[in-house]
Amino acid sequence: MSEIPKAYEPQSVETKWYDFWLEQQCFTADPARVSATRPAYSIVIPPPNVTGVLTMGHVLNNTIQDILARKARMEGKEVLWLPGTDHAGIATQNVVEKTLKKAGEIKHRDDLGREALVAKIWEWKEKYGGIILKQLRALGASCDWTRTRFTMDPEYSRCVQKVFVDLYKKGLIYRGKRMVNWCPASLTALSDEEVVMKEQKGFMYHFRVEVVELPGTFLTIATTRPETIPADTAVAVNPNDPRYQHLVGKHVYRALPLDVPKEQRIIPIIADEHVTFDFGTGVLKVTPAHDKADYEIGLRHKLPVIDILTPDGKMTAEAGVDLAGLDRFVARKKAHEILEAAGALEKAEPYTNNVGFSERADVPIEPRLSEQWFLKYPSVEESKACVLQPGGLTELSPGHRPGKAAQIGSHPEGVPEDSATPAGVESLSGDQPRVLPGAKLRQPSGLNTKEPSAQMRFYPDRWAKVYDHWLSGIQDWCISRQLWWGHRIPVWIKRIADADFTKLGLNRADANYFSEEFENNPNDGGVFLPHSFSGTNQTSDCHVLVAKDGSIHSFSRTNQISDCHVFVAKDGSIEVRALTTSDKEMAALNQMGFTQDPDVLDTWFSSWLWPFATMGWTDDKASDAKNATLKAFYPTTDLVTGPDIIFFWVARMIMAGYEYMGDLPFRNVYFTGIIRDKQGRKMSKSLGNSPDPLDLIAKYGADALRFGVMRAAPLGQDVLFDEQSVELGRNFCNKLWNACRFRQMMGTADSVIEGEINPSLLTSDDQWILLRLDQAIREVTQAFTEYKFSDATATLYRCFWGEYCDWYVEASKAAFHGDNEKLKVNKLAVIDFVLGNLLRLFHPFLPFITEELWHGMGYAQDLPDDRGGKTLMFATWPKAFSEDEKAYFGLDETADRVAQAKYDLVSLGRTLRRELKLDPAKKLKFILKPAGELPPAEVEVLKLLLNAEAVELVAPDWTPAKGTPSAGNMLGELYLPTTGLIDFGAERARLTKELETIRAEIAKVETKLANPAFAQKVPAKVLEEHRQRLVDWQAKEKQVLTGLENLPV
RNA sequence: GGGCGGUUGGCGCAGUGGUUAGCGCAGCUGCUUUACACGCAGUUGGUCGGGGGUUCGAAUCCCUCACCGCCCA
Repeated sequence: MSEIPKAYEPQSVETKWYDFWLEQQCFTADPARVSATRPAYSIVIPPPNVTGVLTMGHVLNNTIQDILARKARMEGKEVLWLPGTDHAGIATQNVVEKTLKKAGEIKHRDDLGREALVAKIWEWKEKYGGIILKQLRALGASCDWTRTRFTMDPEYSRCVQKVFVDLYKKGLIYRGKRMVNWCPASLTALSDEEVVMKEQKGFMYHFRVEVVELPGTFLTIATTRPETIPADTAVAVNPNDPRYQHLVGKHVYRALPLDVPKEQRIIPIIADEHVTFDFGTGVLKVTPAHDKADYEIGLRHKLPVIDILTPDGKMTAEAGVDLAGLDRFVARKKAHEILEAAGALEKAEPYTNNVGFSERADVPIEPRLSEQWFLKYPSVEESKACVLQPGGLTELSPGHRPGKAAQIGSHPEGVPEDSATPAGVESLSGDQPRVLPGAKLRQPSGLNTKEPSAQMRFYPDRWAKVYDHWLSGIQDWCISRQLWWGHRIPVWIKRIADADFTKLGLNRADANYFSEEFENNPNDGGVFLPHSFSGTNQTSDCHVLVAKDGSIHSFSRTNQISDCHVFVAKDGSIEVRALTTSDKEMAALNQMGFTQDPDVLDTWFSSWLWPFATMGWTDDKASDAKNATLKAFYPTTDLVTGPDIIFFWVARMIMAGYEYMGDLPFRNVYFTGIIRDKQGRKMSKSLGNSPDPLDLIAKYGADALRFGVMRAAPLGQDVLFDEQSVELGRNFCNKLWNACRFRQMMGTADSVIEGEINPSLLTSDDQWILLRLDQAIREVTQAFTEYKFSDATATLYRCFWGEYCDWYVEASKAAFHGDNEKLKVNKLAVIDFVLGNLLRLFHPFLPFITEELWHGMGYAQDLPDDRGGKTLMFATWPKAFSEDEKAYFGLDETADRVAQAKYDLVSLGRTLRRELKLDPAKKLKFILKPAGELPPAEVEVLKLLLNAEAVELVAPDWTPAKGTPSAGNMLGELYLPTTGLIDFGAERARLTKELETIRAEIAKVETKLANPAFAQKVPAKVLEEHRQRLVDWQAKEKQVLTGLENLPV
């Protein structure tokens, strides 16, 4: 390192060390190394979208993960940071479809067909997918790349299928017709997460309807969607609304469609709490088929459902001849015209409201009744109980029992058989599908051999409340998507003719029984309730023997098809539903004329298994028990993610963790803020306000970006990002670089690295910096336990720059310029000690530059390979001094105070000089009258820091010449003898102002002390502090007065 | 409508009952002082959103209002 460049050049350094770490397999986790003395530490990456590229949000999130992982390695833990991507069903399919359309290869996906399109998507994925993982390397991410996973990997897909089949068998998955977010462009159901709210300008239409029982009486209704009037099946008012109370129970004539006779358009006026008095006119049109809230009202009042929209958003015949066939937005205008022409329209005023848009297709979504697969969430109670609520209380909402998790742990085999209701099922509300008759009691299917970790913490903990609240009112999860890219639902269906019915050994009575069940289901509308049966009674182990020609012969206990359920539809036809995860069975089913359900599963249905499916979980007890990775690294330690997916991902992972591993998936969840620009706007592609992190890395270096982002990101708060933060990071790296360069320059004379610090040679400066370092180690370590990374960077910044560089290094120059060789060598030892510790403290934040300096400074020498010899990554995390060590080095308050007073005196001297407007280039002579003993070495330091020609010591009885400016503190009085014409005005003004402040403070303290209530009630310690404060202020007052007196008139 | 978060010098943030409310950035004034101008030294800015209360003492605790943001309905 003899010819170190003046400025740090990150590019070559970064690639060099990243390659080195990879070559040396520093990121590779080995479960075999885990032991009592080497605990495991693990994080699974929140899998980015496979089509994604690195954004500032990823930088924030992954830097935090890397910092945690690197810190854990330095603490001697076996670290697994598991990377990967998710297949992002709709996003990826859209990207590829668009690409193909743009290239003119297809006009519509049907041109290719399912298999060919999926093949194209795979092709695309292999070529372009997962770019983001490569980009993470530039950031320094220390992921175990050998374990990179993708949610559509064959093993992973098998996990998804198994979980589906398992939950189905438990009676938690059913097919039903429910309200979903429907995308009329992509023709699929969407999760709430894929719907973005956008402000949209439209109109609020006020129209009149006549009350049937009171001819000539009209009600005015306000709506933004007049085209849905033909689907209204009631109008609702608030039961407490005096304006309308008397009308409840009467009826109105629906305004549309006009081609239907009036008598057929009569709908009831109902009372419902949901209606707000002052929204619109207080009268709500209820459209159960096309509005979520209205659907709920419809259920409460048993209203009929009229669907007037086709899947692609066009009006059906039921909307009436005027509207039929029109696009929904064209129909809106048309409905407006019709109402106006009929004289029913009162007004149409401009109105802005929030409308849900399909994130990918960018069209307004339709709340729509649609037949989909739904999941009743498993392990809800455990998931609720495990998250520690703010203030440490677990109890928050009624109905949940703390300690449930521990209870389950006490039964390693799962819930005891005699338990009255199986956990995870008992919370089913009455109107939901019941447990399959004969379904097995819930047993966690995974390892479940260790004690579950009772509690999970959220950082910041307020998110725990949000989590709990959501979990208290969850609705069933719509898990099917009408897409081609994703995990296809592992259900095969065959409808069989009535003639075959008897071959099943069933009779009509059975059919009626099941039909009745079906009729009673409040979700009526085509739901097939899951029921299975065998020849004798209902059991989940129903097996159907199907002949090669597809006809069904009889039940049997052969294993030809593992899970098969028979449904009787409303029309009496029979549906045989088979579920399997076996390739062989799938082939057999296909041969027998079964067809697989065309839908794929919601991407979250695969990512909720991420913490264990990525670790090779199979749901096979024997093989999972032998899985060393799962055993060592599950549950994971930390999860770092955004609060926006707390429901979609975090909560579901917790449920899956309990359901399949019998334990929570992670112990701590850190929720990052959202990255915004400096105006506070969310960073987005469309705004163009998001810098490309790779550009920033190229310009400033990865360390600079990491440090800048971490410094700007306090826990629990959004991050206002500004390129200036990165610039600051760059400056910081450069400072670190040059501080080390200075050390090298001072050391080359002897080229001796004397490792040992000799306590007898320590000066107050040495002791001071060792104490400051000690403090920094404590603070940074503490910040880590609270996940306060910006606090940690603030401490590092202060300690390294404000304390080490600004004061210690400057002071040390006095020794290096002197001729005491022993003192110099000892100072080098202190410097090496401090820098060595600082580099280690910095490493998680600045992995590249610290590794370069670690080796360049020779700190890696003489260390064992696994303790920092090979790489700083495995050097031990710094420890604060013990009391013995402090005593050994003489680190006490006195040493600290002397140095502090010295630096304070230097500041006073510098200010004095500055205020007197003395030539800054000229070296001046200072006179010091010390208050006590002051060793020559200390005086040398004062001289250097004051940039003085000399600091002359004088005896206590020395008096300055009249008019000598001075300043002082506990260390002594400092005089600045001046010659020539000098402007004392500024200094006089400054001291006068200071005197004012001091006297005000004295008055304040005196008043306080004079208050009898104060002296009586305050703790003795506080009283003593105040008395001391008064003494200190009075001393200061005296000093300032002396200074003023010394100024010439 | 319900819930959560925020409001501290020009900007971004610390600071959960006890010194003169801190820090960084920006600003201002100087300085090519042989580690660093990606730097050094000095320095100007705040009655802590408004009001009320509790207390010997409030940025900090309570009530209330206002404004901003997010989530849920």
